[in-house]
Amino acid sequence: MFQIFNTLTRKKEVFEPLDPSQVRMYACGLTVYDYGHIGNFRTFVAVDILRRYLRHRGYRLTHVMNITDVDDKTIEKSQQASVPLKDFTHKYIQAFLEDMRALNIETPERIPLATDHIPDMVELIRRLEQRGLTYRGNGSIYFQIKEFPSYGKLSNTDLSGMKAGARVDADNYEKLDVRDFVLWKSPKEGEPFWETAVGPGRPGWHIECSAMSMKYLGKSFDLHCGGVDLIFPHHENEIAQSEAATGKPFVKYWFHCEHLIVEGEKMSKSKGNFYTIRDLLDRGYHPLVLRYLLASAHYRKPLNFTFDGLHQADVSLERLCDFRLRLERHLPPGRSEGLQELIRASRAKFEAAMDDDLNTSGALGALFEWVREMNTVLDQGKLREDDRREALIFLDCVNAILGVFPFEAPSPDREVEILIREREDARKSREFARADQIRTELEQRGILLEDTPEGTRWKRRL
RNA sequence: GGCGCCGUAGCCAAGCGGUAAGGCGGAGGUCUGCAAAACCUCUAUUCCUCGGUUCGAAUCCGGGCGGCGCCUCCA
Repeated sequence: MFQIFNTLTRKKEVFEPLDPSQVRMYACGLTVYDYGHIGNFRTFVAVDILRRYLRHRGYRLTHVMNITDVDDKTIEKSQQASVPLKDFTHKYIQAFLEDMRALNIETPERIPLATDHIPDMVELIRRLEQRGLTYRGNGSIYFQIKEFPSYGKLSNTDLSGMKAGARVDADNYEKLDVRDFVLWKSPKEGEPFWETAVGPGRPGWHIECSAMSMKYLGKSFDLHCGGVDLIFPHHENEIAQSEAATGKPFVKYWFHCEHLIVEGEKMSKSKGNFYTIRDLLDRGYHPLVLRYLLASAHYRKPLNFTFDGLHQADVSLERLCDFRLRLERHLPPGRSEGLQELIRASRAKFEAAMDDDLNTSGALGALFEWVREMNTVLDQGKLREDDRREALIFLDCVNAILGVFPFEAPSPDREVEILIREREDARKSREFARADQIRTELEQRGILLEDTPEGTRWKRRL
């Protein structure tokens, strides 16, 4: 029984999709004015593990993730770069997709762009206008919060104390009430705009997620995901405009990932603690080491990113990979007493942890415990072919959920094989200096050797 | 000021009322030509702090202290 924490109710709830045969989930993606940073990817990895686990649980799933390719920031940065908005965002969309691949994040079924859905947003705004929930000012259109009494239910915010009627002139747009938010922004000099049925302009930020999620998933759907910073006002506003337009509950479960901080502080460019995926790759880290680190803490707890932590993740992941590597061997047929039981029990522990609101730390604990027991069995030479196959199935299952193992078998390398054979010969004739020299040479090339009773094994450093 | 998250060994991190998982690091040992990997033993009488509830609290309640976040764009 899979339980998930729902921000809306502030409780863990048994997950039951609206349509038992199909889970429909939406996740807020990236605003593409720059490369995504490791904090962004913490959320995307958490959402990825969620979707993988739902599939493991047997659900078919439609997962939509938007990309915001028009907003204040994208416009500002593209103008600074003197590049047309579309070309500017294209570059970062491509980079984002590359980073997703590097982190082994599964591609959502749909990745809609805001600029491809202007008509859908306009349609939604018109519906809100027809219902008398909006007003205009200087060509912009605002959502009137006082028309939506349950406003604040997601973020547990009581906005009634804020001064209504105060004229706020933030960002040169006119609101009647500070709590109101903009649905449609009138065109400004030199900015991109669209000619539409609600007039010329461009969409406010919140409307795109409502329009695109409902277009692809229906008026009510199961899961809406994002970082905690989106709870207010973004998701609150989405609820208001969506439910006000349809009269139906918008989302059943709200899933929010806590923030990642760096060395105890909020990541920011000015502090110099701002890292993209590319930064870490440039420093020589395997992307899945980052994924492992992100997966090793529970998604609802703040994660303090440090390079020491990244190193610990590296070593831990390597332990799992080494175990997997030990399983690549020929074994006598049959099975050993009790091993099937051990595997089944460990698998049950792993799943119980994941069932409990994706407790990845607990799940990894179960996995490591099992690995130690299996290593002992291997040391004792008690593992047999059927056990080995079962163990590999379990590991594949773990990997289908966590997606952290860089398990591709090392691609054969003729040159390496020759050097290893040369070293074998040297060792046989007890020329250890020569043997060690070859080992050092290979190590400098990132090839690590291990001598086992069955011969020398090698692997690439992560 | 309002709302929220967090504080468990040197570090990371589970734990959700029944007597401290797991990983990294460290010490010692087994194995090895030496390594590596692996395994074994040890490494928190105690969970920021002070009170309370309870037969029993890291876990529940209240007061402190400390860190982080949101309330404006933010995953």
